[in-house]
Amino acid sequence: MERLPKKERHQRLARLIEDNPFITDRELTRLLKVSIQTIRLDRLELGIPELRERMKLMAERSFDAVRSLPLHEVIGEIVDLQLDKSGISIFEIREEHVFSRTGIARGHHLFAQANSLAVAVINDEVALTATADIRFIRQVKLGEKCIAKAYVRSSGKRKARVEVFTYVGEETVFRGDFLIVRSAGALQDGGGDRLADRD
Amino acid sequence: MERLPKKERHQRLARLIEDNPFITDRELTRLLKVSIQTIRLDRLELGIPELRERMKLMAERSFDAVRSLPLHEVIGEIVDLQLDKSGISIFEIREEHVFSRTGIARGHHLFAQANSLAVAVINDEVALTATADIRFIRQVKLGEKCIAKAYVRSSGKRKARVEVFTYVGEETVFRGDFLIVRSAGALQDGGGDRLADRD
DNA sequence: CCCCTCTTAAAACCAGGTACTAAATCAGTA
DNA sequence: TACTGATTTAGTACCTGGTTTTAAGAGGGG
Repeated sequence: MERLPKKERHQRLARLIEDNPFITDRELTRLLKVSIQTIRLDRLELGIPELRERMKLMAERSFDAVRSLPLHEVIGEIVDLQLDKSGISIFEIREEHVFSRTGIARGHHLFAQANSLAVAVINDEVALTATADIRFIRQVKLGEKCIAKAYVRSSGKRKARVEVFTYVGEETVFRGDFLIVRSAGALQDGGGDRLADRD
Repeated sequence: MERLPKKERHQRLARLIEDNPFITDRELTRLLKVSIQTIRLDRLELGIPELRERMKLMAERSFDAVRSLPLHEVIGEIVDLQLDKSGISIFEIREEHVFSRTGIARGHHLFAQANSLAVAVINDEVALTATADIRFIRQVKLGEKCIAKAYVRSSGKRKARVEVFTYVGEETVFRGDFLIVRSAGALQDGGGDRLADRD
């Protein structure tokens, strides 16, 4: 019954909406014991969009995530590819790739980009990663664009050694040394990315 | 201009909505050259809900997905953890982790499980991966349950070396050697997983 | 010709809002 | 005490993107 101070109400409101984005203003009036106009003023002040807008944003995010996941097969966009020689791919660090608290990209995304590229650059129907030696040189933050460059250092019948360097601007942020195995028969792998599997 | 037969229109309608769920009935009238009433009858017949309902469903799905993904931060379920000593996590290979054509798990998921565990086992507020040396020993297929075991081999003030072995049943499928850096200040990392970031 | 399906139209209504105007309430202070 | 300004509540008009219902043409087929 006792009215909360405005600030506290704002906090509660934000919290309530955050952990149930599907709540209507009308339901919020019941929980916060203020009029619907107050709720709406509060949302306005806090920059919280209306229910439908919230749902739309969520839907769009998940839709984009699904759509942008033919990347699911090859992580990062390959912009240049000279089979058995070299390749370049670009990968932008987005919300879903970072720790929410720190904004630092999770390591396996950088690994995934490099790994995908290393496999893609090998000119064979089935190519899988056998071993990898990797180094995270500096942390990568939300919004940064990672450019990975792969160079095939040696290329035998069965195996190829691929070096990958990932840059953000001028800085090297990641370095990886991959041993890629060609040919479908003699898999010794836990699942490298396959060029042939891209969409 | 020429009107399509009803069946064909239905197919087109379903297709259009499928690959742009955010389309309104009004926009559909333009694309299909029929009245808005016809569009609505069609949706009714096909059991396609209205725009808002579609968005809501998508939003709910993604919300559920996010909620059920504290896994998002640590890949695999940690079933045992002795800080600075050892840890065990379980990760089941599902549809979304494999190449659709071959059913072989993509390497970065195995890497992610091992990396997450390696970081989690380090008893520090902020721990990030500096380097990793990994080996995919055999491919892992859809449905297989990967059990990763991490052992802290040496643990200094700044750095810790963690070895991770991943098994499917009795077989070793993956092996990784991680150098994990403690403490927030001296990051030299591209983003390892952080224990503190788990939900 | 009537009947039937398909299509279009029009009107009433709804949820969940926005935008705007205005009044009531409360706190502090000159 | 009265004035001032922020806060809260109320009310109205309007919007989108629909649903429901009721009705009426259009175009065949028997």
